[in-house]
Parts: sequence; structure tokens; C-alpha cells
Amino acid sequence: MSSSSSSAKFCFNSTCKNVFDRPRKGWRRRTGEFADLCDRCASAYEEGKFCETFHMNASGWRCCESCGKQIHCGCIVSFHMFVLLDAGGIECITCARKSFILTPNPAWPPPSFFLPVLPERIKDLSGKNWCHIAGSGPVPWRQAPSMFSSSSAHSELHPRLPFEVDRPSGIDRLIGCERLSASSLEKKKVDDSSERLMNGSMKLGASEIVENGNAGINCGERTIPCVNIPQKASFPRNSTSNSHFSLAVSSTPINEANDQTKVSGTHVSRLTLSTGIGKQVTAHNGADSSSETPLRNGRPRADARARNQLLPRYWPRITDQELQQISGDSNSVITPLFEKMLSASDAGRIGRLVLPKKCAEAYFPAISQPEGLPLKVQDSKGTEWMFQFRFWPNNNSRMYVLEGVTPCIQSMQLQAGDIVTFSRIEPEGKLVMGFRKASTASTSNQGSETIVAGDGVPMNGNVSAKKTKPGEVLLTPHKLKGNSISTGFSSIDQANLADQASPWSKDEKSVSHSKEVLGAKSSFRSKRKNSTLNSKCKRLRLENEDLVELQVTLEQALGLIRPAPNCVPSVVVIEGCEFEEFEDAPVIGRPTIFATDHIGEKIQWVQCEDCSKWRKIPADAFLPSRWTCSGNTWDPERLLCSVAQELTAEQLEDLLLTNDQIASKKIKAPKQDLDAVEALEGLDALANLAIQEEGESLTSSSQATTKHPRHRAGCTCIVCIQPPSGKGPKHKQTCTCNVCLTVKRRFRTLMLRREKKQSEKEAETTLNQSQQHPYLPEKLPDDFIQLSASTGNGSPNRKTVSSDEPDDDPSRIRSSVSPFKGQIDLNIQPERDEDLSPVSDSGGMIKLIQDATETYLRERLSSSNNRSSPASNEKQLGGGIGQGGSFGQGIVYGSKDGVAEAEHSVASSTKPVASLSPER
DNA sequence: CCAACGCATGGAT
DNA sequence: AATCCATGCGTTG
Repeated sequence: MSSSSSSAKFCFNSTCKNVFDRPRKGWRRRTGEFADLCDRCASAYEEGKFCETFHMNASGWRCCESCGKQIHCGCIVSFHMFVLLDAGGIECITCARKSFILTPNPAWPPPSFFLPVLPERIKDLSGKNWCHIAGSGPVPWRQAPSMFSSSSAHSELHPRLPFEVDRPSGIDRLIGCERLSASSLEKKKVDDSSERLMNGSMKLGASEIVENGNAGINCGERTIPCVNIPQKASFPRNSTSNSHFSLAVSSTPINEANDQTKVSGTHVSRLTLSTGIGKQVTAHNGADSSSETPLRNGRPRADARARNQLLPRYWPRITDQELQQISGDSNSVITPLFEKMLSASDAGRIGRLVLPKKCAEAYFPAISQPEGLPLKVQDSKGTEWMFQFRFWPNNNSRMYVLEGVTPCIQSMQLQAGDIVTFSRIEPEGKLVMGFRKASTASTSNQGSETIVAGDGVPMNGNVSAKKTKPGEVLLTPHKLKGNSISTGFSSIDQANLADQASPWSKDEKSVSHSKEVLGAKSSFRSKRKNSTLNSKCKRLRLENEDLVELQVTLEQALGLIRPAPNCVPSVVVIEGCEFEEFEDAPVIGRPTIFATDHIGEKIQWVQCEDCSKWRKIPADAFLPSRWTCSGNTWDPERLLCSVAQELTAEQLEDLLLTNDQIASKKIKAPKQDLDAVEALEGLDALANLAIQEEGESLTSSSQATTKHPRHRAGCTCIVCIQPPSGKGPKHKQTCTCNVCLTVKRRFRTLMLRREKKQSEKEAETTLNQSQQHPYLPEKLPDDFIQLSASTGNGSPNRKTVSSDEPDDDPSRIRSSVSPFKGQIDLNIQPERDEDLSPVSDSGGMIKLIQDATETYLRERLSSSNNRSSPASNEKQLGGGIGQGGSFGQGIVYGSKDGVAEAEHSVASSTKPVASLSPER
């Protein structure tokens, strides 16, 4: 995307030819480069006055049907300043935007993201033809169909002609355009029309459209939909969205429009808008387009999906809100291209997103080599990602994939079942990737078959199929057996996977399995069994009730908990995971990521629930569980979602990775004991929390890693330049990253507190204690024991260990620890379980205690007679982190799955109600 | 041995 | 019947 032009020294404007030293970017040329302009021209261009200034005498001037403003419609320079009305005439972008979200002028230039490597087909683009189009003159698509006469050539290059023709813009498409037959062109025009017809229809109403079409354009210019190209009548009748908006515009008789089969042609369908809808559209026009009206799906914009060569499930159902999010407050025009529900594979750690073939071929640059091309994609937050767009030969065909999507998927916190949308921003031509959480998508996706449980939890099979990240807590409504839990896979697949630990076992050995926590009382049901997550993907369907209704990562769960405003929680660490203890019931707050800004100030990063942008807030800020940019009172400049976020993609990733690290410390969890979760009824509350937060705090849910071991040194592909998710650099002991600092700080607090309490207790019951805890000369900090706030509403079978009677159970802490020798035998099994559930915490608490004990002992040993100092603790902790974050390193765990333990711990720490007491 | 790669397989459309 | 595409799985580094 160099902005250089061959004649770098002269203004690209032929009527100017000023010489300049530093070229300024003008419009994008068909080659993808920008026209280099002199200051004057550039200014004129930027101000939108280029045409009036330099093309005043050229033909092709039109008046906006709405405001009357004159716009030169014949040149590339102003192509983005107006939209064609299907009914004829044009509307300036300003008016158009007021009316509706627009799609760009299809026949025009191209997506910059294709440019890094120009498709071959672009290279042989004939500038001549382009000139016809781009040059001053009448709107090309209405005027020069004859210039395209060779469709065969095009077909040659693009077997997927229909798509190319169909697709609205893009240089590649454009190129195809030049080779299109007249009919193709017409089709394209039609498409164009339909793309914009919303504007006309909105304002004019169905019946007016046709008439009006003449108003703006000469009859002769009106496009006749070309339906003579045989095309599969794939226009789905069941698509309300489509049918709703099919309405013949332009010259297509309205009554014909409703005949889907007749207009099944790519262009034709695009060109159509159903009469009946005209009014709806009109009505829609009046209302804010972002409103969630029933029309949302079928809004005119959807006409783009009339590229009915695409399977309905790929039709972009992007909502106005989403578009708004993508475009922000810029004047960009968004062209929804397609969407895809993420499969388990897509969202998996492989980092490969399978692209629907037709979509890939239609909207992405043509690639002739399997290696493909790097593709820059921007997400809705403005973050740019670089993916490798490539394909695999497959049955005489190709299978297109985007590689290296893991970071992005993670960033957007997507899981299987969620939907990613691909759009293009014009005039920049950027490819934008939006997303829609499964839970959200369902409301508007009849075709996507996503179902949301009544409570908002995605019922999506994909979701359940989602790979569980180690450390993740899976909450399921039903008791799941064996390893086939919550795979969300069909029975067939499960059968196939029978010999595997889990569907993920192949790629992820340490998968944590879902656990039952909610019990049968859950109202979740696979309501949509056959409904189709993706009707096509049986694997993603829920075949039985063994669904994972809810998933929460440990981190997520923890993230939900906040100390009461005036409460300073103490923190305990279990295998590197921090658990905050609350004297008072914790408050459920918006998960944030603590960090330190560039000036060393402690801050928090919080993600807006609406726009997903991350905002910086004070470290001491406490946010409600639902927080949006509008609540960013600390930074007035970022009160709006439309304001870009401060974090760069890199920083965000680092942040997320860092944030992930803690949670991922338990990754290598041994096989878990499913029974261990049976009695976690206390997790109901957590589950509810998770439900509330579902879809917004899954930062660590998709721990995907994308390594490319085969990449050669120096490889700069996306995969190599983007560190694998969750694979951030190890922390050094001296690391001062936020994670380490936080851990150190918290641990310091913890230990200080411990010291304090211990001193107090020792003064009173030293003797007694030593008798009761022969192996534990020093009482553990109460903090270690009282994980949960003693709110008194704990679950019945959970014993809340009061901090003032930490030693009431000699067997609680069983580690054979000799403070004098520094030896710890943590394999000792509890001699007696407390009245805990059968599950018995077994691991979490034990480890917690063990870890703490060991750490403390170590510290004592190292500091000899001196009481451990915060500094020493810090050091140890830092080291622990540096080693991979396992604070329990070196400790032989008593038993059970680390995940189960962790979950258990989470449950207890998360839910004040469920106080756990160590059972040793 | 593991993580990736990339082709193969087979269910779904 | 052909094609698509999600995932399997053998190979490779």
C-alpha cells in the first residue's frame, strides 16, 4: 500500500501537474496505490472539493436527490461521496448516511487490504478500461456497459464469476468487471443499485422508487436487471431477511421482484427489494437504524447478501449496531461481506479459520499458491491483524483458511458458536472483522441457528463444543459422564472421539473437562437440537442433554469478584492463581485487568460492554458488572464508544496474555475427577454470574496457541510475528510486569497480615496450637483457610472456617511440614474430610495451604531467624511466576485434578456463600 | 514428544 | 452426484 505513484514528483491530478516534494495521499487508485497529490489538490480532495475544483467542466455531475448538492459522479475521486439510488439518481454520502447504513459504490476501487500483494488479476488490469470508468463522465455502471465485452476472460480467471460479479467492490472485483460481459456489468449495476436501493426505498417507498428512478437518471441509464445468466436459484425462501427486502427497483418490475426464483441471479437478487418491504424500509428509515427492529436482519443492507451464491448461513447479518461499531464515527461506509459461525476448529488453538470457499474467492484476493497471502484485517476496535490467507488443495478444489487468527479470536473473546463477520470499509477498502457472540447472534440469526437459553446463556452447540482452556471452569447443568462431556459434538463424533480424552485431546492434552455444577435443576435444555447451530454442521449440534450450558474460566470467575468498596481482600495463591479473600461479601463487578501505565501508575483496563474497546481507569475504580464507555468518567475524551481505544493491538494482546498467564498456570492439570464437582452446588451463584457475564469476559477462554515450528528463521508471516497466544515470555524474578507486581504486592499483604495475626494468636495460644499441630509449628494464616467471606449464607454442606478458630481442626492441615527442615510432604492424604461435599475440595484448598505453607516456610528458612520480609516474599513469588507461574512448584500435590481444584477454589472464593474449608 | 502443517476423510448440503 | 467444509490424522520439524 505504498502511496507512491509512478510520477511521484508531479501531482497526480492531470489538470494540475504541480511539482511537489512531499506527495500527499489522495484517492486510491485502482492499483491500490494512492494518487499522490500536491498540497493544493490534496487539500481540495480532503475537503471533498476536488471535483468541484478540478472537474468542474467534466460531465457526470449529479445532484443529490436529498439535498441537491452537486456531486461529480464520474470519477474515482468522488465515488465514495455518493451512493446510487436504486430508484435512480444519487444521494450524497451525508444524506445517505442519515438514511441508512450504506454500502459503497460497488464498481469502484478496492480494498486496500488486498494491496500488499496484488492479485494477479489486478496486475493485468487494463488501465484503459478503468479510465472509462473512473474518468470523468457519467456514472459508469449506468453508462458504459458496452465497454465490458469479454466475459470469458474473466471467467477464466475466476471460475467463481457469479461472485465476482456479485460482489460490490474491490479492485479485484473491479478488474473482473472490466472483463465482464455487458450482462455481467448490468448485473453488477443491479447489484449496485440494490446495494443502495435502501436509500431510495427508504425515502421513496416502494412504489415511488420506480418512478423516482427516472427522476434522477435518464431512462436510458436505468439498469435492466440481467437475468439471462443461468444461475442457481439459491435465493432461499426461508430467508426472511432476504425476502423481505427483495424489491425490484430500478427497472425491474416490482412484481417480479418477489419471485425469488426469477431473481435468483446474483445481481438480480441484489437488485431487488420486495415491494412489501419498501414501506418497512421506509419506516425503518425513520427510526434509528440501530434499533433492533424485526427488520434488522432484513434491512436493505442485507441486499449485499443477495450475493446469493453464498449459502444463507454466510450472509452477513451484521446489525446496524455492529456496523456502527465498526465504522465508529468516521464517515466510512461498511460493506458487509459475509459472516461465519466459528466452528470448534475455527475457534480452537490451531488458529485456523476455515473460510467458506465462495466467500474467500469472492471477497478475498485471489491466490494461486497454497501459501496464499498475508491479509490485513481490522477488528471492530480498530486493531489491525495480519492473517495468512491461504488454501489447501482439497478434492480438486480448495479449502480456504485464514491462519493466525488465534490472537484475534482471543482478543475478541470468541468461541465456537460465535459469529465473525467480514466487512469492508470504504473508501479505505479495509477488511474489517466484526463479531457477534452466540448469545447475541441468535436474536437476529434465524439462519444462523444460534439459540440462546432463556437466561441468555448460549445454547449453542458450538459453545459447548468449545475447547476448554485449562483452568477454565465449566459449568454444566447436567452431570456429564466420562470425557464426552460437553463436547457439543454429535454422538457420532463423540463415538469417534471415544478413544480420546476429549475432542480436544489431540491438540490439547490437558483439557479440563466440564463439570457439573448446576445440577439437573438447570432449566437449560437443548432446545435447538436440530435447529442448527449450523444446520450444516452436525458436529456442532447438540445431540443430547449433555450440554455445557455455561462456561466460566477461572479467571473469569475471579474477575467477577471485587471486594466490597471498603474491603481490602487478602489474597492467597493456589498454583499461581490468586484468590482473593473477602472479609465481607465480595461484590460482583466488572472484570478488569490491572496494569501499570507508562508512568508507573497503577491502573485498570476495562472493556466496554458495548464496543469492546478497552478503557483505562484508575486502579481503585470499582465498576458495576455492566460497564460501557459512557461510564468512563475518568477520561472524558473516551466517553464514547466511537473513540478509539488507547491500546494498540500489540499492547492489548500483551495485556490479555498477561492476564491469561495467571489463569493458565494450572494448565497441566491431571485428569480430573469429575465427581469432584458434584457437590459444588454453591456454584450456582457463580453460574449465574457467568451467565450474566457470558460473552463479555472470556478473555482466557480460548487459549489458542499458534506456533509455526516450521516457519523458517526470519519468517515474517503473521504466525511468526504474532506471538502465540498464551505463550508470552516467561517472567523473570525481577519482572516488574503488572502480574508480577500484583502478585508480589498481594502476597506481601497476605504475609503481613498473616504475621500480624499469627503474632496475636501466638500470644494467646501458642502452646495449644503447637500441640494440635505438631507438624505445623506455625499456624497458617487465616487467610489461607478462610477463602470465602463468611457471610453466613454459605451452602449447607460447606463449612465455613472462621478465622478465629483456624486450629480447631488438627487434621485440616496435614502437610508434614517441618519448619525446621523445610521439608514438606504434601502427599499425605487428609485423614478426615470435613463435612464438605464428597468432592471434597481435595485439591484446591490443600494446595493452597500447601503452597502457602511451603512458601512461607521457605521464606522463613531463607531469612533465617528474621521474619519473612515482604521483599523476600516478593522474590520468591517472582521466581515462582518466572518458572511458569506455578507457585506450587516442587510440591507434590496430594491428589486430584488441578482444574477441579481450581474450580473448586474458584467456586469457593467466588461465592461468598460457599465457604470452603481445607479438608486436611 | 509435541506442536504444527497440510492433506484426507466423510457427513452434510 | 458433486461440492463443501469441519475435523481427523499422518507427517514434519
